[in-house]
Amino acid sequence: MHRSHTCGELRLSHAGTKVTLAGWVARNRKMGGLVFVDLRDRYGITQLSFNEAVNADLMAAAEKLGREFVVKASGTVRERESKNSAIPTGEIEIMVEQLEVLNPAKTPPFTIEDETDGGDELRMEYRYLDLRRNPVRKNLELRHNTARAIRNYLSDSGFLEVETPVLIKSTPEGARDFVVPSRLNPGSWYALPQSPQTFKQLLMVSGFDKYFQIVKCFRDEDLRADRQPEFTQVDCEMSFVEREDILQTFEGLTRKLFQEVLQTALPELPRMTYADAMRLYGSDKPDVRFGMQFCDITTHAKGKGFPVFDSAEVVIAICAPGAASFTRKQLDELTDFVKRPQIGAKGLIWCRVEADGSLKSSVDKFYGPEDLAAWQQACGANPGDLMLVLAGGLNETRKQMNELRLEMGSKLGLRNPFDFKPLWVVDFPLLEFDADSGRWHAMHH
RNA sequence: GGAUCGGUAGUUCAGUUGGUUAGAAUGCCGCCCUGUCACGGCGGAGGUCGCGGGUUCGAGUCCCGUCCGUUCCGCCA
Repeated sequence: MHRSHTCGELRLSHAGTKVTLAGWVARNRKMGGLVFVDLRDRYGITQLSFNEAVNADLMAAAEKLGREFVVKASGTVRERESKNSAIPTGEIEIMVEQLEVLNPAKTPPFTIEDETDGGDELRMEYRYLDLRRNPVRKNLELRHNTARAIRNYLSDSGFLEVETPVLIKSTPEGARDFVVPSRLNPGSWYALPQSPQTFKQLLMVSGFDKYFQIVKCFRDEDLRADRQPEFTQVDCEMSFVEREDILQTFEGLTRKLFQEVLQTALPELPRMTYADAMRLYGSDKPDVRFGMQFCDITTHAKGKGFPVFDSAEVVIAICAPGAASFTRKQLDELTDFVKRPQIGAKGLIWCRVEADGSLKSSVDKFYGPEDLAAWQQACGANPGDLMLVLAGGLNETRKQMNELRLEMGSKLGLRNPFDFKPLWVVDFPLLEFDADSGRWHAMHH
């Protein structure tokens, strides 16, 4: 072995021990007759120490170590004169007696730090450098821990893990297939699976009543920020079960995963019908970490002579707590937000509940105090709150208000990524109407 | 396929109405520094402003084209 310990494990209790470490030079600090080198590996950082008064040649060699040099250092663990409480190895350092450069390195094009200065493209070009960064390493560890927890849970629950073929015959699933030319049959192609759907059905028919697989899927469609042509999914199937069995099995998996991987105890998952999700949040995957549920104020808004509302199928409001302080500029920005082509609203109506309880709206011309009070009551708005109103066709308005609600949630800091509130959305319809083709299609879920 | 924003030092970015020698931070190099840990101090090097064409006395800046990338739509679920 080239090393006796990793760069993450030495502590004060090792003081006096002769050790050999190997790793990458993260940083090199010279201070007069002293040189400190931070040596990094997957497990952590350990400080190497050199002293001109002890060994001038060795210090001169250490001084020349550049970032990302791969080195092997032997020496004695000792207590630091000034300690660093920020890292686990901060109480000790290695007084180096032997130093070997295993491989020098060119200066990296970006910094190997948690907050790197490199852009995406550059980091991908030098992937082997990017992979040395803590956040990237932690992502891989997260995947590993997740996959292991899934395997353990499903295996313990009687599921059989089965690998299925990757070079397969094309099956119609909607997306474009990735294809691989066949050498033995010129002019013919294999397809890569969009999902192991047909194989899992084969397994069910064959009596493998509980199957799972952590499997790559391939879909030859254009990318999005959160969508790649190649991705991994947990594929799973059960025979002779009904809905409650499936909910129990995967609720158990979800809670186990959060507990084991993130040390987060989830309560029993709440359930919401698809109809409620669409009515209250305008989305089949509602973010329930914050309120601002939709309020249907159609009956209060129509028939007062405001053409936009009078001609609308539905008038929906949300109440943003504490947002009455939004400036005119901020309200204009929200209007621009909902009018973007991706969202497609025609405009945005707002109504403030002032601190003294009076109401001020962008449609005061059409709605008197008692009309707006009806809105306020329907929304449960309190002084200091801001009501935002969209109107139009039912489906479009829900979709637009969903976007606005999420935007407001973000603006008000109500969407902490480490706040987890999963839920079941149940009772999905089997079919949905597609306006473009004028036909009913299977739901895409 | 469409729309959008971007491309300036190794890197991340700024660059005003078109006007002298294109700046900052960080990184890099040199010198100083015996307890640093984002060490510090002083100095230095580093640019075909993506590419091609045009307008102009003059283009990083305006126009056209093109390449590369971002985000969104289409697409996918």
